[in-house]
Amino acid sequence: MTTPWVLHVDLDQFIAAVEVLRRPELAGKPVIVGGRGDPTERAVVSTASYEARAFGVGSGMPLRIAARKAPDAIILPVDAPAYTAASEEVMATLREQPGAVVQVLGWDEAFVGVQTEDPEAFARELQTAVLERTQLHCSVGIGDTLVRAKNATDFGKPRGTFRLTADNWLEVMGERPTIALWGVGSKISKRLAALGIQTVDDLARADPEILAGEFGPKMGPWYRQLGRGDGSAVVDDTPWVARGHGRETTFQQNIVERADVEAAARELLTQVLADVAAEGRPVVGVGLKIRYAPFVTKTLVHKIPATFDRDTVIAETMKLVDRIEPGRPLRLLGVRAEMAMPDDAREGHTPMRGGW
DNA sequence: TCTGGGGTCCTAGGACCC
DNA sequence: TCTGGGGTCCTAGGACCC
Repeated sequence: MTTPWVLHVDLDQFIAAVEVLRRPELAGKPVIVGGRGDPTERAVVSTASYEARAFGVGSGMPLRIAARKAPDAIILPVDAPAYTAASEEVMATLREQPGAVVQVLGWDEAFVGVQTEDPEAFARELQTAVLERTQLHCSVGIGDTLVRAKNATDFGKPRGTFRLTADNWLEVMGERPTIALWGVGSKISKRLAALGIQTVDDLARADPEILAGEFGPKMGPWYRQLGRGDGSAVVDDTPWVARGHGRETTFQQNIVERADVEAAARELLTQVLADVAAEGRPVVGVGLKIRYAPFVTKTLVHKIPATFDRDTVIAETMKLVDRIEPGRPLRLLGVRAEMAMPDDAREGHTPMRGGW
């Protein structure tokens, strides 16, 4: 007899760790990776090493602020191909483990489904295998659902394991604020607080009708489920298929001139079309993301008849570009193409956002 | 303090049809 | 002349994740 378990594998300070492997002299020093590595530019921190975090630097923080908080930190540019390569090695290692079903969530994390009587032992085997193959350390959350495994990982960091099941979920998580939950961010936690729901325990016991009234028929019940840690325990290894591809840039100086806007749109579109062409699926929609200075975001989208023709996609996108307000300073421009989905593409099995 | 870039999914509201 | 209710499709906006 064996029991199905969900493991959530999360690499410790992944990006910073990959950089330290290439440059061993950085070990033990505050390292910040973000943007082009220039703290005078508009950019944010992708990852900070534990030494940099001690100065209060965290991911998502403007690079400029991070440099002020940790003046002696080494600031490096983001090198996506290097992290992709390291990530692929990690994921390959996970897939090699006997009985493991692997669902990749991002560069540095994955769910692993396995049948075992000793999930901690299996977790340690994973950690050892990943370390031997890649020299990278990871933490492993163990759970009886995806949500519990995911939330367990934090308690295992760094380099450890932690188990969260129906038996200890409320004991461990109950007193924590709702924002600690994966899927509850600052906006939702504030709206929950306005309903008198402060903690995970409050959310687990909340009236489903009230939640549905506030958040809708799908998200309302989903938040309550999150509070209880319930939900799917199925790790799905069917390959992920992108709905679309997009590129965006934040201009270091806001742009205004129509010619500059169009040139920026065309450049982004070239990259998007290259990504789309690599997929071999027709484009069925185009979109624009516009951020007017200082920080007003708009989106424009437009469905189109399925096409492989670049000129059509360009023309349709330019129709949207024509709707950008002339003379209004532009801080960010994004271009996106939606593709037709194959019939056998993976269906999201929870309302969770972000790729699974 | 001042907010990147890659994504996904949900909701509301309007248009349109029967 | 004034008008229901259900369904679907589309766009815009919002929220979240890594």
